Amino acid sequence: MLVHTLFYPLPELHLEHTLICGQAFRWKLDKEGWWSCLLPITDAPSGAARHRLVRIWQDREQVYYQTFPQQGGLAHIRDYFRLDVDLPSLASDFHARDPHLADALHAFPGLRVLRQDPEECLFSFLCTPAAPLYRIRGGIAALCRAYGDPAPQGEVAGVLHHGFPPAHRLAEASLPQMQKFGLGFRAKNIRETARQVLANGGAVWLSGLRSLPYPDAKAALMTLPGVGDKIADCVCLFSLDKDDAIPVDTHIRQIAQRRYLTSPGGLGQGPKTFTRKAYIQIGDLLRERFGPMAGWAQQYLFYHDLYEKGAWGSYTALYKYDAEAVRPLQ
DNA sequence: GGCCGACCTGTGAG
DNA sequence: ACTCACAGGTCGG
Repeated sequence: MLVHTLFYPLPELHLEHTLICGQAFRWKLDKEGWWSCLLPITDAPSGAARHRLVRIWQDREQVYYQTFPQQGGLAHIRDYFRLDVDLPSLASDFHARDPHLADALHAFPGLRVLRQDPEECLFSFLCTPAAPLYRIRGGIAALCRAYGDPAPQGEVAGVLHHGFPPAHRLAEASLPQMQKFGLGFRAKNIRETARQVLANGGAVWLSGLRSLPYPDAKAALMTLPGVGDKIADCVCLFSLDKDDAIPVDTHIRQIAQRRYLTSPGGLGQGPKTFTRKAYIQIGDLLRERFGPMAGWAQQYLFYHDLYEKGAWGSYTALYKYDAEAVRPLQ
């Protein structure tokens, strides 16, 4: 069991902030206190392994990791955590563009936007509408245990990992069972979107959206049932390389209206309900302010707002090692 | 174009 | 104990 090291200080990559800030829902702390997840290998050639088990931990100066299979592990980690992005420079650029962001940048150094597998990202965010984090995580974990493949290496550090279920499995998933997982009305969207993704060409079609311009990729996603502006932008930002995609959820909307749109004639006095026009306006405003990496600024705003509302404490509790979570379902 | 309400359901504030 | 609104939205009328 070889442990590799990467010389990366906390301000470059902070695992906890990055992994619990609400962009990925499947990472867990194992018995030894390492973050671990069975990650899909996007566009894996047929015959090759479709998943890689990643365990990762850090102290002040270094990041330690193990991957199974080991071959290709470093490249996978660099890609997933987007270690090519110079985060300290980006943070100081954000600070110069808007001192409002200083608190969030200071509170969460090393928070990075991830580059996730598009299929996992899409179906994960289909679980999020009007749901608190415990429901999102619980539903996704249950989907993986019911329809995902268990890790070939079996239990590692007290956890039996499962891969994220591929679309062809979700397309045939049982609606009543998914609702039992706490997914409620989201279940139908998951199954119907899975069917439509397959009809469009499956995972290859989805990851192919990476090479389209942002507006085209977003429009393609929004043809899927249950995918509106917000979820489409989540998939664009967290998995399709669209760094200027801005998911405008209820938190971002409140921040924007409170902080940026209070001037007379601004959205502050606009329509009562949250309209698509307002969605576009807020996204454009943040893009104008923060530039081509505006999606990253959005993530700082979002997570900092959760922190200020006191949700942070209960969020971290969700990630403690949980022996229950390693048992196979039903 | 804007403005409802419905959609599932566990949780926590009152 | 027991409501009751709420939670990273979306869709149709």
